[in-house]
Amino acid sequence: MHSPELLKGTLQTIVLKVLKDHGRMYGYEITQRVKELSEDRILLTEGALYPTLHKLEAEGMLKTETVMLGKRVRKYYALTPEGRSLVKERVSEFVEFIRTMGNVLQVELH
Amino acid sequence: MHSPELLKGTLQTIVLKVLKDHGRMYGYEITQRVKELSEDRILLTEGALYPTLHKLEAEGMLKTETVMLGKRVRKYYALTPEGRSLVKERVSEFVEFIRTMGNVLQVELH
DNA sequence: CTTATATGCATAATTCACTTATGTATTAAT
DNA sequence: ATTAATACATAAGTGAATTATGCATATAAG
Repeated sequence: MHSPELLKGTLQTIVLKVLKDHGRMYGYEITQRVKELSEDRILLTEGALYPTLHKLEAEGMLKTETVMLGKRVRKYYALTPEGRSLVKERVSEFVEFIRTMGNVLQVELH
Repeated sequence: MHSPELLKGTLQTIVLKVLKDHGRMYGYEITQRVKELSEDRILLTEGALYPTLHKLEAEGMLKTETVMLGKRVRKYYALTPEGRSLVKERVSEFVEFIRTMGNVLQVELH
């Protein structure tokens, strides 16, 4: 990603929305999905992703299910009803932010 | 502003673009212009604005002119040629970021 | 066959752009 | 007279991120 500064504050929004669109997912899968959707421009780091997932779980926005794959562990995350509300909030907040920035920067976005 | 986290990394872009569109401006004037353009949603704090202006000046992106208004000081900032290049870069970087986020979040931005 | 890469989770240490707090000073309004 | 607005500046503190580290299995390459 060119300018990682811009990404700040968007991590929760990204994780929540991807989970909403894709259903249950595990951490590594989320990083790969975001990489794919962003055409390699957004590479989530583990140091940011896992603490965010844990925090959202602690707040009751996500529920987890741990699955053993042979000897490997995989932890699936899915939205709770409260999480589903939060996604809507976060996404519209982001859209609102973009609209405001469009006005300030006087640029057409699409 | 609702979520100040999203604003991170946009300060330089905002300052540079507003200066490009308006010509020479002083610090306080920039805060007021941004407040106006954003309909009170983006309120630049002095603790962030002045260090940013100083940094951009030190990097040769801005040139200054200090004017005395009776006993008051006013410091005008204007883009240098290098600053003019930087604005284009920063703005297209932001537009690119928005496009990417639109793909990841699967939202239409106007 | 052993080495690198990919998969998979987790957390501690560090960074750095920002907010908050503080300071100085003039002018206009109530 | 006191408050709010104008106008600049910088130091201290915060917090979400990056970087670094650790553990462990699976697979491809050489």
